[in-house]
Amino acid sequence: MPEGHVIHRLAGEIQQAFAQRPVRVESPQGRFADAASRLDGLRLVDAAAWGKHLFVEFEAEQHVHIHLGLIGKLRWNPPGTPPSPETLRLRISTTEQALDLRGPQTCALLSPAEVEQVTSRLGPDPLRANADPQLGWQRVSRSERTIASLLLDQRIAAGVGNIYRAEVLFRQKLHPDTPGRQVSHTKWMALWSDLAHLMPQGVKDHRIDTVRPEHTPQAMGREPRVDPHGGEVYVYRRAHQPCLVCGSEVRVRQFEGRKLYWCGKCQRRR
DNA sequence: AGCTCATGGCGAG
DNA sequence: TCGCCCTGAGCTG
Repeated sequence: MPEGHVIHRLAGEIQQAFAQRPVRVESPQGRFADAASRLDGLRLVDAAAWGKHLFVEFEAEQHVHIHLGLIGKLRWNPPGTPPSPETLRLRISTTEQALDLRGPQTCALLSPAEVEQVTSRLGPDPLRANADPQLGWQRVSRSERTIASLLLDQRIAAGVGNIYRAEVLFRQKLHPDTPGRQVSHTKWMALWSDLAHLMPQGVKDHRIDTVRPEHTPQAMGREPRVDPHGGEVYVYRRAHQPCLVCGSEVRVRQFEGRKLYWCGKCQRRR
């Protein structure tokens, strides 16, 4: 469900709601019960995101590592009786609000050393201060893999998912099949800068908008996009619809188990 | 009611 | 490359 912007947004909301306050911690479903009972009543110290990974720190350097995967969800609810407790892995709450975790790929209690093990496998995150795009470039420039494949590799740019991949490749007019080693340093830096521009916007707006002002519905005289994910995008989930720039049909194909969207005309093979 | 698909990522072969 | 994990929204009947 989430790309990095959602996780960073949540980290900020958790800080806002809970940081330095004692919280209730429960696992109504039972699958995180042992850890929950250990944390219950402790002070929540901080929350931080790295790519799609969320770390919630409690007293005594205890970190809850959460990764939502494709279908996991973190939602704010009023305190009180939790809805459908049989799927509620984790609830963190005060008398004011509750944060409910369902269907995560990962929910585990980690030591600082274990947190380090997780983050050491992640590349630079465009949403983190001082992220170094050269660390991604080192892998990209040496790789025979396509840029489409590389952009979803979390060691290269942590937090990028299927939407940002499709959109940033479109915006930079880069064909998804371009091998990494054929991407110039200049082009890589343009991709990175664009992500570093789009993703904070996504955190702020709580949706992914990638369409430039001159191509927006208002400017083009078309209806705003009605999409469950919200956000105006060029190609993601727009298969067989006209490209917002050139009018040719947006393409889609299955690639490494995911859907890949692109415009065959705007994104020329090089 | 049942089916399919989804903003991920892992491990088996 | 495929199957699998986990949940729930949006269809189809």
